[in-house]
Amino acid sequence: MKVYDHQLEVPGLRMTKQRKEVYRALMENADHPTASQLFDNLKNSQESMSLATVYNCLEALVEHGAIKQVNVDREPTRYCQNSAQHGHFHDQSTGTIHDINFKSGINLIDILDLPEGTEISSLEITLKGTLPS
Amino acid sequence: MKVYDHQLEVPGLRMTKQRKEVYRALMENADHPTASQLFDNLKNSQESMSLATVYNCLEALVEHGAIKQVNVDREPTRYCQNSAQHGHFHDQSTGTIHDINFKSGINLIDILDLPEGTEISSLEITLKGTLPS
DNA sequence: CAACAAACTTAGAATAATTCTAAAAAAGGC
DNA sequence: GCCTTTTTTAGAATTATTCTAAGTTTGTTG
Ligand SMILES: [Mn+2]
Ligand SMILES: [Mn+2]
Ligand SMILES: [Zn+2]
Ligand SMILES: [Zn+2]
Repeated sequence: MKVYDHQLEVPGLRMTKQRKEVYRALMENADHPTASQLFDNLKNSQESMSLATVYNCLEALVEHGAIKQVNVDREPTRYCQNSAQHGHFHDQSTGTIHDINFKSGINLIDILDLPEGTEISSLEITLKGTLPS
Repeated sequence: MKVYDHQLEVPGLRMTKQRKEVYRALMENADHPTASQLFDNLKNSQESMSLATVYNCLEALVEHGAIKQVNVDREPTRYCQNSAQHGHFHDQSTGTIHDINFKSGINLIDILDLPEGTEISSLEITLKGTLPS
């Protein structure tokens, strides 16, 4: 899958060469890579950059809502190209992470017992187990 | 709140002095402490022990389902005395973590779009935001 | 009980993901 | 082109956690 430049814009974020490359590398890698996996991917590419920059770019993209961070236990943080609301499934037999969507017409907040007036800024849902083979 | 020894048993786990003390310290501390906070609490107590042992004991208790681990982003892992299924709310204005229960009669799995035959071994749900003052 | 093996604890060293530092480079407005 | 701000960078620093290897405790067996 090719990703074209004009799709690599993020409202309110200056898209430097490096940020574009990191964003593109993530968009072309659906399997929730770590920062250093992305760094390795980029090493062999035109636009190589330092690991610190990969971290900086990912942080900027996360802050602007373009991508998501995924943490499973204390494993290295992984990054997700899917900016829509969704959950994650960590397949313990392969180590892979898969996106999970919520069934339509359901608002997750409605099933939680929260005090009146709670302000929610983010919601994360992560499962572990094995997928059917 | 005092916690008596006979409540500090965990099926299938040999309860050494150290494991009992770590378990008790967590039971007496409702605010999801870190390993090193528990270590500090225990330093001033009868049964002091090494930080490695606190980690070892917590790991054993987690593996046996007596307590839960809570990870929020990359912050130090926190431990939860509540072994029942529940979620967590991270209050960003205070840094505290609160337990969240699901409304009764609702099965969280039912609202997720999972492939037929998926085996789930754990489910985590974590919110961030602010609670009403 | 004494001997033994297995499980546990320990202090300190090692690890590794991430962040920090401070200097160079790039961007963009005027 | 000049100036200010932002970004990138290499490498050092940080720090939560794990590892190591030696000592201790526990439970078992003869
Ligand atoms: Mn990869
Ligand atoms: Mn505490
Ligand atoms: Zn995802
Ligand atoms: Zn909890």
